[in-house]
Amino acid sequence: MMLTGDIPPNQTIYIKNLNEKVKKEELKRSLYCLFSQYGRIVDIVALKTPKLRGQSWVVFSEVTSASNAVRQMQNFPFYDKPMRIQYAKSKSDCIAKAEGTYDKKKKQDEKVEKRKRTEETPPQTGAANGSRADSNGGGPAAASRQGKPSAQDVAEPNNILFIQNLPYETTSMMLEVLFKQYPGFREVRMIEAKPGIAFVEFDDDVQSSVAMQALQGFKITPQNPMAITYAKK
DNA sequence: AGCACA
Repeated sequence: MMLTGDIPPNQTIYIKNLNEKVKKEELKRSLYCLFSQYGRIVDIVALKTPKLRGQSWVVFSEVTSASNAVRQMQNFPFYDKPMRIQYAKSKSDCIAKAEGTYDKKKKQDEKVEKRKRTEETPPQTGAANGSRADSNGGGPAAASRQGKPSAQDVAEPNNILFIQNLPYETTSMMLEVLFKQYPGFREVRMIEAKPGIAFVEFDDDVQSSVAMQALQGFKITPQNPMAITYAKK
């Protein structure tokens, strides 16, 4: 527990331990791909200043989306580093602006205050460091019914995707054509006895996530928008 | 490790 510290829920998540070598624009794009499965993303903030590199803020339109993202993407390996995710400590400016509660003057005052504090504070020593409990067993819960999963029960990330709502005449070759345009593609598996579904495997979770995002809702026929989720483990 | 909005 307590993965999020004592920070109260916020529709913005704060991500740290990001790979600092990734360029800002690419980082934002990848974060967008990865997190849009949890809900509508309003904004993504990433700065490469010395103080702020390796961190990002992803702003959702709903707090529940942020909550699911915090739990389910915790420690997700992203550019070879496990993401550490918390709720943001404060409301994002874009939200405050939308709510009409954004106060530019107050904002500047806060900035001045911060500056003072960091200049006064002598370097700290010998803090107790918490033990890292890597949570893997957090119940991913609930699965796939028909169609798209609600933001509440997105399965745990997996390098294997589960595709539903395919037209019966779909062949694995057709799916291969679609999915092999995304890096890390391995194979398509279909089950003769079960038309309408398929499994598509990628090298890793990141690559499968990108393909899912890209092909979500893709229509092989007008009646058959693909419903893609992570396969259950 | 690091909580911003250029």
